[in-house]
Amino acid sequence: MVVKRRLGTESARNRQLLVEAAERLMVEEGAAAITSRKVAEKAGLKMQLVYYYFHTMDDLIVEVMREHAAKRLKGFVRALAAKDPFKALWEMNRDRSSANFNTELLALANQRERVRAELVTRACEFRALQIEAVDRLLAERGVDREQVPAGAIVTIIGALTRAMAQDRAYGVDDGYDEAVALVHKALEWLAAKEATSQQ
Amino acid sequence: MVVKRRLGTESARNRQLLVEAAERLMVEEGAAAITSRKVAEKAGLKMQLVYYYFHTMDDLIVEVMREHAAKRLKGFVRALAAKDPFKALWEMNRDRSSANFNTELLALANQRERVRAELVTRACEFRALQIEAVDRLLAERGVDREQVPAGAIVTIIGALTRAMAQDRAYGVDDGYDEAVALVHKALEWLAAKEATSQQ
DNA sequence: GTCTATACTTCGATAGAC
DNA sequence: GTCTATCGAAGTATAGAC
Repeated sequence: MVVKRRLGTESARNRQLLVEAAERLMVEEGAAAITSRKVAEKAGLKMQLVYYYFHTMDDLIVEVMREHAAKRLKGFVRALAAKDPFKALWEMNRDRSSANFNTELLALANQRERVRAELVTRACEFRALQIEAVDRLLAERGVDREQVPAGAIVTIIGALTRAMAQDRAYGVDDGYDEAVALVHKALEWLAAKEATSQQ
Repeated sequence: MVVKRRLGTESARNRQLLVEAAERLMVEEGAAAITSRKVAEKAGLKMQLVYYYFHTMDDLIVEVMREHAAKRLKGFVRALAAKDPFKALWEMNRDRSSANFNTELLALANQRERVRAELVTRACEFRALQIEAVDRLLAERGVDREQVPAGAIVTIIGALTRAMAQDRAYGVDDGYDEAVALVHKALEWLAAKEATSQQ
């Protein structure tokens, strides 16, 4: 396992085709559909090329995760620059294909140790970024972050959007409008309470 | 596919062994580990017996889901009878193995139509029960259910517990204590606000 | 009800020619 | 870099003897 004989070539055209095919399979048919044969077929290539560019299927999947995380990060930066960053963050988090992607990753992570490790790394990294950004937003709006910590908001929004995306994937989205309305209301009231209690 | 020739026997000892083995595999090794060979091995039986008691693997899995749902329902009724039903509901929802079980089901549902159908049926059924129960609890406490609808609370608690269980499964539980504290605080304030605004 | 034996499929991965 | 050819493991499912 340690010594690998075959070549892996970086930044070649076919390699990129394979990664993109795998990413599409993940969203469209689920992680279970990412097999060497299906990925190659979707990319219009021969199955053996998968093993030319990646030593194992794990390597392919980890690469897909990296590229997906990079895209997500760009979207995050864009959201922060929007007029209403909270809304933009919310919308971004509830993006369907991205959330679907994450659901599949959760399943994969239960079977593949390397996927689990990569998932944890990316999740913590992204979470830290989100907390930092939300904390700054709260400070700008004069909210007491001891009463309403950024970590809590990020966690609640993340949980709601993730659960909603999962439920929608099999055709259920009851309750989320109500829940979101309640969260908004609660955040407003909390902010107002803090504002008045400081005066 | 429609006509099935072989026999399936109800309520036999080995059948129950197989269902229990499958359920343990689901929690311990993930849904992907539920194969005819592994289930039989875990049950100490021959692989072919799986196909004697269940026409297909889908049938086995659906049976596992049914028995799991039945257990869950019993736990729910028990939680409602507790001194602090809200807390009991929360604790029940965050039960690890049950939540883990659900995470695996989500993945399976993306691949197997019958699992998806069964999952939706059980989820809606359970959700309706929870809403009914929470609504009654809110009424007893004099909370205005127009401002704080039971559906929203059930959704938020469900999303938080599900996300927390998923994250914990791969070793992350940052933020949930904060989030839960904020939810508790928000619920209290909402209730208080309603109480005063009614007077 | 349970066993032996087996058909068929798909998977990950590799060897070696070109 | 890409192809033909191939292995061995594991999966679902069935036939038929006992």
